[in-house]
Amino acid sequence: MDIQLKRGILDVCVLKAIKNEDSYGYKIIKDLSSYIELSESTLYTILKRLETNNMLIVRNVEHDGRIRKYYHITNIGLKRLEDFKMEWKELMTIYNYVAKEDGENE
Amino acid sequence: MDIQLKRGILDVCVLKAIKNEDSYGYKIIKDLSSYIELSESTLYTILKRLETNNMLIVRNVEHDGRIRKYYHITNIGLKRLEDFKMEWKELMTIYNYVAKEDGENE
DNA sequence: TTATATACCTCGTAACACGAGGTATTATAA
DNA sequence: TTATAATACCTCGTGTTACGAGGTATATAA
Repeated sequence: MDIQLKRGILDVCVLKAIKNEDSYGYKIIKDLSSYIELSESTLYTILKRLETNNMLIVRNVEHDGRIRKYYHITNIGLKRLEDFKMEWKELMTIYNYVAKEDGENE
Repeated sequence: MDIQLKRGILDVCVLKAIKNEDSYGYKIIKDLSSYIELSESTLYTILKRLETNNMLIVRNVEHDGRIRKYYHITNIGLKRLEDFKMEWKELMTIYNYVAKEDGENE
């Protein structure tokens, strides 16, 4: 899929991936892989950004000698998901214009 | 609207704006303004890019002492519009995942 | 004469996705 | 045993992009 088209939705995909249950980087990629492809470098960039924007908080957990960083969504993150649905409606309006056939009403 | 969300759709909006009838920069902005807001600097960047990608061709027309650059969509541009509809279906799948409530089937 | 509308343009910047590369441990296959 | 894959984290540099700020020029309206 076109990179540009993904840009607006990647952040909220990650938020959705941790919404129901705290999760960690490696698992997020796997869970999302059936919906959207994102590389590790992209994900960690996004996680850092979401943390900076207070949309999630991090917790270190040791597991089999390796450290896992579990991400937990905040109320701000939850609000972001709700706001996104509103923005999507706007985007649908634009899409309908683009996809509209010539014969249809303007 | 969030800039990132617009990124994937701006190009095709411009293509749609010239699809039915050749148009020029200033008019394109006005025609699109009810659907999506874009500045002149953004539009001219997009028009240049679409020209480079052979999605439109340009024709200079003098009008009231000023030069208007009329843009005409090519077959490649038309194909881009069709392909976009397919890409949108993918994006809808991703959106449905994001917007899905916790109780629904996964 | 001052402002607004029309009509084009360039440049610099910040945000972003991503590939390439790095570190380290455990499990599995050759 | 040794190599490879899987797990799990990270940084850095780059190319693409949208956009604000600014520039040029003419016609018309206040």
